[in-house]
Amino acid sequence: MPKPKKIQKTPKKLVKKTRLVRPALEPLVLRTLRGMKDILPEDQPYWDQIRRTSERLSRDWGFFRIDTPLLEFSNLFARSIGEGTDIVEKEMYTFTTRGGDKVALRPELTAGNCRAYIQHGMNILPKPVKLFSSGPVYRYDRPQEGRYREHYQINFDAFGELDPILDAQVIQVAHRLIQSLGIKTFQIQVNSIGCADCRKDYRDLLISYLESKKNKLCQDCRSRMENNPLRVLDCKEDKCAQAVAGAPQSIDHLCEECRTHFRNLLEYLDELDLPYIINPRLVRGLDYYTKTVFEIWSGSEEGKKNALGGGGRYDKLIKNMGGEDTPAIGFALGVERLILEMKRVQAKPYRAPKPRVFLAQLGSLAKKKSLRLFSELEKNGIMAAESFGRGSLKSQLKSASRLGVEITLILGQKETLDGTVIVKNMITGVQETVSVEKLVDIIKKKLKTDSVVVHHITQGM
RNA sequence: GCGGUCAUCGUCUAGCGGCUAAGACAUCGGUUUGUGGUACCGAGAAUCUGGGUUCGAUUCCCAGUGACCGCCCCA
Repeated sequence: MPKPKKIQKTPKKLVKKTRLVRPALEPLVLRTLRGMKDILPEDQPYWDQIRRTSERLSRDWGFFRIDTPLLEFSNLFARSIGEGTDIVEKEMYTFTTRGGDKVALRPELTAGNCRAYIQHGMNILPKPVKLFSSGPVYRYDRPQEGRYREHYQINFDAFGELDPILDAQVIQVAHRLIQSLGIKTFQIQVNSIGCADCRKDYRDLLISYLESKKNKLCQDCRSRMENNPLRVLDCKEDKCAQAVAGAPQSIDHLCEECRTHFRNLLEYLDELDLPYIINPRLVRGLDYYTKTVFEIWSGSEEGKKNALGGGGRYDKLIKNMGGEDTPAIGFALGVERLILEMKRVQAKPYRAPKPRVFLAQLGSLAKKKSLRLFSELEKNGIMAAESFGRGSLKSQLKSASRLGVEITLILGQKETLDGTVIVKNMITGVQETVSVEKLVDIIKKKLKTDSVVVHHITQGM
C-alpha cells in the first residue's frame, strides 16, 4: 500500500497533541441510547428467575421454543398490527438497508412468529401448534420507569384451535407464570371485541352514539372516532370517560358465535378457579385481535397504568397475511415490568450457585501451577474463586473471606515442590496440608459435611 | 409527539458568584518479609454538553442531552 504523502510538516511542538486529538473522529459517547438499558450482573438473578420459570412452564404446557430475527420487512408489522396503530405509525424503528430493503426492528413478537408459521409450513403440524418465544422488542416511545425503547417480552402463541378452551389455557399459563415468580396479587381483565362481522355492526352503533356526544369529547377522541372509535372507550380524560359511560358495549352486541365463545371462555375460567374481571372497556392497541382480549394488571395502584402483559385471539391474522385460514391466540408479558413487580413484592430471585472454594497462590512457581489446579478443580465439578493477579497472601485471604467461601486452598513455593496443598477451613481457621492427589476427594467430603454449619452461619446475615 | 421536576467522584450526599469542590460507602495499596473479617494510614476518582450574563459560573439565564413523573400509548 502506498504511503499517504505528507502535505505539510507538523511542527514538533504539536505532534503530541495532534496524535491524541484526531479531528476526524467524533467523540465517543459512553452511554446507552435513550430508553435502552444494560442488564447488569446484579440484576441477572431476576432475569434468571424469569428465564428459568418461563422455559420450564413452556415445556410443561407443550409450547416449543422459537426464535425469530429482530429485523423483518417493515410491512410485515404494518399489515399485521395495523397501519393506523400508534405502534406502526409513530413507534417503529424503520429504516432502509444498504440493499434497499425497507425493514423494521420488531415492535412485538407475534408478527414474526406468524410469518415463521406460514414460511415453514407449520400448518401440517398437529394442532394446536404452540410456540414460545422471548427476546427484545423495540418501540420508539418516550421512556419512563417500566417503559423502555428496548424491552424484553415473553410470548406464547397457539395456532389452529378455535375452541375457547385454548383461550382459557393460555390465560392459565399467564397466570401460572406470574404466580410462579412470586407475584401473588394481580388481576386478569377480560373482554370480547367480537369478530369482524359483529364488530362492524357494533362499530357503526358506537360511532352514532359518539356522534351524539361529540361536543363532550376531547380533541384526540374526536379524531379517534374516525379511524379507531373503539379507542375512545379507553380514553383517560374525565369528560370522555363520563360521556362514554352510557355507550353501547361490545359484549352486548356480539354475534351468536362470538357470544357463545365468550360465555364458554368464562365457564372454563370459572372451572379453573381463575379470578377474572370483565372489563367491557378493555380495548387493545393492535388491530389483529378478534373475540377474546385480556390484560394482566398488577395488584398495586401503580400497576394499573403499566400492564404486566396482555394478549388475545387473532383468528384472521394468518389468513390476512397470506396463509391458510388459521385461528390463533397468544399473549405477551413484559419482563422489565415483571421484575419491577417482583422487586416491589420482594419476590425471590434465582441465586446461582456461588463458589465455596478459593484458590490462593504465593510465588511465581505456585502461580503457574495454580492455573492448572484451577482447571483440575473445575473438571471435577468444584467451582473455585481466585484472584491470581494479586501477590500477597493477605489480600487473597481478604478476598476469600469477602466472597464468603468455606475453604481456601493455599499453594505456595514449598507446597508446589512437595506436591501438596494447604486446605484452610475459613470458618474455624483450622488448616491442614494434603497431597494434590487426594485434594479433590477431600474438598468434596468437606463441602458435604461443612455445608450444614455454614448454612446456619450465613443465614443470619 | 405535548407538559412538569431534576442533573456534583462508581454509589449516596454536601457546598458556594471567588483559594487545591467536602464527606460517607465502595475500589485499590499499606500497617516488616507465607495467613482473612475489626482498627489505623494512604491513593485514585466528579460539577452532563454548548452558548450567554459577569473581572470571575459548579452556582444565575437560555438551548441541547438524559433520567423520572403526567398525558398519549403499550409489555
